[in-house]
Amino acid sequence: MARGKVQLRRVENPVHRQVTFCKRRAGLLKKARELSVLCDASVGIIVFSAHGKLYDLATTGTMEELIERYKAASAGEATTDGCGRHNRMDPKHETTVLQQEINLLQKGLRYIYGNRANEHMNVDELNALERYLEIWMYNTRSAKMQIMAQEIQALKSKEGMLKAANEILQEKVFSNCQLTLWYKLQIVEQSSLLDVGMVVADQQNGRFSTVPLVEEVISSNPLTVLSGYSSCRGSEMGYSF
Amino acid sequence: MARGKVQLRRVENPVHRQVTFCKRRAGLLKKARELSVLCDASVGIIVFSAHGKLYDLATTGTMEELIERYKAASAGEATTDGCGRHNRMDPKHETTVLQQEINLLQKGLRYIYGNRANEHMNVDELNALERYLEIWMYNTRSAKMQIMAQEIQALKSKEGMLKAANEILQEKVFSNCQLTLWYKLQIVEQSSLLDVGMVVADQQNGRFSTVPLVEEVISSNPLTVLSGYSSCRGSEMGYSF
DNA sequence: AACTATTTATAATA
DNA sequence: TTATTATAAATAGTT
Repeated sequence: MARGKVQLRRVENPVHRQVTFCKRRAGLLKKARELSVLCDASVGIIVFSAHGKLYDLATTGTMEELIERYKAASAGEATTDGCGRHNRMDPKHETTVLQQEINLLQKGLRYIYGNRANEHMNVDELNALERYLEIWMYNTRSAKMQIMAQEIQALKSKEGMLKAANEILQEKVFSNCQLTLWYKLQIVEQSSLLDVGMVVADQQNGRFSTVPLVEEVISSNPLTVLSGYSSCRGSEMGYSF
Repeated sequence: MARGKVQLRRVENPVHRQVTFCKRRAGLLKKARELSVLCDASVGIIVFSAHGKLYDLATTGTMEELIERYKAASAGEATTDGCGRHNRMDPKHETTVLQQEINLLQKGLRYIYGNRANEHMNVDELNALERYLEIWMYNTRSAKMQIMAQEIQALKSKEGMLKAANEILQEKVFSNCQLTLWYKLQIVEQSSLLDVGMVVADQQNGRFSTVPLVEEVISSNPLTVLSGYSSCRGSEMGYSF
């Protein structure tokens, strides 16, 4: 409407697009208010920016009231003249569709990361990708967390074992001091050696590999890790974060 | 907007009002479609004429979808944080919760980015945001990683200490066996007891608190953790991931 | 955020 | 409702 005819397609320049969005959004809401006042109508407008930010307007009452009225009116319309109002989508199917969308976005992401030439993703898609990124990072890190937790457990049990061994050995040493020479000798040559030998054997058998998997997890390609994604979240895998 | 300036109040002539309603309604919907296409936005419009007749428009998907999204968005805006994980309920609710999560994430992103003027962002900037997100999540998790790493280190040194003590004790015991009765007694009563006592003392002084901080980190709100961000990455903190 | 040359919307009219 | 047209309003490009 000014200094150049506008093409009815997405404004490619992001700066221009944002400016246009602000201006036209304001214009749209103004028009809605005018229509409402001039013609005694009720107008509700919902606008989601590409960033997902919500802008709304209800010229009479609240948006909720308008929505209720809308539902009543559209439902009545569907029953009375049976024109092409689509069926109420069942929620189950809705989530399935949502999941499919995510899958598509994942594919798109993989493509983008593959060759950066593709910039056909809009902001909504990128937002979905961010979410996906979160899950992906979670997958990588929770694997490490599990491994570290295992290592901690292993070390703790090892610690307990060594403590027990230590106690036994200390007992031996102290008891050696307290007993008479002959009695100590008896102990040492009979039971003590066997006990100690057992403890040592336990200690050595109990040696843990130091979990080299950590490095593998780190170096693995995110996208390949990604493919195993199945809508799981931290709280469902024992570790919540 | 033509042939006479318009007053911003109800058109009294019913015929004129009806004509104006038709024209302006068409204009409003056209503007909405343009906004949607030009700026990559989702627009929903509900219009009730003075006689109660419904006119609507949803530029993306269906009006029902837009309404659901609206409810999720406005609900997410009302509650400052939606920390509580909801149990798996009906899928309908699940999609709402999902949308709220996305909104929360976006809110967090806006927060990170320092409320940039007009929140205009091009793809490059969004990529930067993704990196921010990555770092943000990293900060939360690396805190836990550090704590776990500390715990591992502590346990390892504890292990080393216990091993050393064990070795010394074993030496004592074995040497007791190999020496003559008198010689063994000398050792035990003179040096051994002192050594063992030291080792034991070390072991007890070296007792580590079991790092309860892990739970705190887990339960803390991501956004609050966020504020402490200081451009550090995994590789700079000893753990690379 | 302001300015303006233009385009677009629309009020009056038929 | 639709068409015409003079004019008001909106806004794209620019600063």
